[in-house]
Amino acid sequence: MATIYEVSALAGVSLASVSRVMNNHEHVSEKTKLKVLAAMETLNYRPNAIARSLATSRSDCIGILVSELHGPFYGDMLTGIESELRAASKHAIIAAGHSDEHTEKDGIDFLIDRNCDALILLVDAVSDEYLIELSKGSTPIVVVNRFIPEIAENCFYLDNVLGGYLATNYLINQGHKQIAYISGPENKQDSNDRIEGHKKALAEANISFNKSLCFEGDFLTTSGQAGIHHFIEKKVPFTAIACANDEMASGAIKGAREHQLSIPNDCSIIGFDNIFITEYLFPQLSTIDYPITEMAKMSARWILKNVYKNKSLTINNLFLPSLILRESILSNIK
Amino acid sequence: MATIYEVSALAGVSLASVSRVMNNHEHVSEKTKLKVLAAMETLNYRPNAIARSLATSRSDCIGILVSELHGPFYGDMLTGIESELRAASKHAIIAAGHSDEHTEKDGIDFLIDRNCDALILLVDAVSDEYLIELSKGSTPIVVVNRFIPEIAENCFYLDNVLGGYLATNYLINQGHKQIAYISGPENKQDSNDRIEGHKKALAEANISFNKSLCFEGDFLTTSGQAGIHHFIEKKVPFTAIACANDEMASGAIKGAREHQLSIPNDCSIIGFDNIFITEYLFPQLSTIDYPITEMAKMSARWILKNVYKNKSLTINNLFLPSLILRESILSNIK
DNA sequence: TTGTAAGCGTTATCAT
DNA sequence: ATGATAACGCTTACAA
Repeated sequence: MATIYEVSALAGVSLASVSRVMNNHEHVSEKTKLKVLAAMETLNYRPNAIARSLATSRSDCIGILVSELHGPFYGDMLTGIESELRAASKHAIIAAGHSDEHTEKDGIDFLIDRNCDALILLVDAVSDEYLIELSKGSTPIVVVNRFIPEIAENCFYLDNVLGGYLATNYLINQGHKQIAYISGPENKQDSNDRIEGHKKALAEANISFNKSLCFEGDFLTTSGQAGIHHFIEKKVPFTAIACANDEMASGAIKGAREHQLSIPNDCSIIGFDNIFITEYLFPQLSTIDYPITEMAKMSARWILKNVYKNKSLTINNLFLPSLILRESILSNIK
Repeated sequence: MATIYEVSALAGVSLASVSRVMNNHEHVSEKTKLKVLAAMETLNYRPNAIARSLATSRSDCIGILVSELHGPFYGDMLTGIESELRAASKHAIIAAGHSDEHTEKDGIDFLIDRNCDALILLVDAVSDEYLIELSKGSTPIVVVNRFIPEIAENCFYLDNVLGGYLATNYLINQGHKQIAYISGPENKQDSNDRIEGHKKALAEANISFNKSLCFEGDFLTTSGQAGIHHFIEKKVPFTAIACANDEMASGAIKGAREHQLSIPNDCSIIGFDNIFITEYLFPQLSTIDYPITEMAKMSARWILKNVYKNKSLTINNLFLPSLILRESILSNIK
């Protein structure tokens, strides 16, 4: 690999001049610029990103930390961010946090140590306090799918309460009164927000929340399956099920089939997130749309604006869920 | 951030000594080691990875380039690699190539410029020659889901021909003779291998390959849907469809439903890859298992062995597909 | 406009 | 066993 020294020697100018043309500095004569460019060309010169980063403590890279590297949610997230950054000629460095506090902190340190210019974080094991403290450091951060009042401007999040409300409210409007709920894990904020929306819709319709119609899942398909088994076994009557995400809804549909329950005839069902497969399930799953790609792009845009000073961008932090109607819900109005 | 200078000053030793204890060199007295460790502790010292990388031209990072950051195939791949590397305390730097030659090369350059110790590449736009040339460079590379004879040892791949054969052969054994095929794009090696296996099974059973029973898809669900529409429109009779991947099979199932075709009663169907959702489709999709996670882990293991000198690891390059039977195939034996 | 030279924070080669 | 000191390849005052 050719270095800047060789370029400067070949071009017959100083290191500084080479550096200047590399970085498009003004005040370089056309003549030296051409000489340098030519030398770079013939030497097939590629600047050493590490050396540059050491000298500037910048990197033109954005660090991204997600819980998992697989799954439709994280996949769409990553793709959204990467496409936005690539369009701005920035690179993404991606790492996984696995919803484990130590791993998440480790990943954040790794990204910071790589001199990332900013971080996009999808984390759920580290505390709010940790993130607040982190945001005071020299590496700007942005938090996705989580709201922390103290750093609200750096948060991008969905109105999960509204989403939960929308789902159950629609079921109620279709005449359902006995609505089972398969929730996400209790230790996750979005879980809790979604079920809060569910309860709100129930309350509004004067339907009391029945704890035995509630099953705590883990956002994975298998727990959706387990949920419906549970309800059937316990012989609690229900005409509809709201699930805190589409994966669990998929599991619930499968579980229903195992019990000869026909969906939506015997039981209506609604999911949450609107992941890709919802259209390919049978019946096609009604759900709540989570504009994850948009949110992902927006988080990247914040960095483009605030770190790379692209002032023209406009930012918004809150995203709204919306109802997507497909085949999995039947009216229960007599 | 504290630097090595401050540590050395506080500990009352030279830079070199600090560096030595950081890197667990032998020939450091217990006394200085303790002094240094204490100083590091109180200063909350974290070595600067960039400076270290500049000095050593290593990074303890492995670069990974995948076509896309979303989708079950790539997701599982990434997760497999990352888990294997993490267990060895190595970090992954992930980038996307988008099946575009320029973007892939750009991503590779990016990873090399980051001083990655090795690269794991899932690319399909760059040529074999390019990769062969690349493998002669100073950054070791490994290629996944692709076989290049000249660098066979660095390739990890599935026997796609066998997979294609297994699928169609099973259909034939079930009495199917009119078997439609929805292929992947013609410019991809795995597409071509899979259809080759399909043809082989046909030939073995003395069934001539009928071009009008073949539809070229693009590995996305929509093209599976388009495929079955195409066959029905053209009024070519068929009792089974083999698809070159599960996504297209999902689309085909959906398309069949739109035409009031009941699966598997009116038409059997088989996919390829055994992605997660196959179990949640209706009917559950029979398919060919692609041990993608295993392969991903193996590619990481090659690097652990050959780059980081963990000699005890054993490597194998070829992976075998296997038949997964679920609900989407019905016997057609009268 | 151009060049000199001092960093950036490590590692690694020599001496001692 | 320890300490100077020269790399590593680039950026950036500061001078000229």
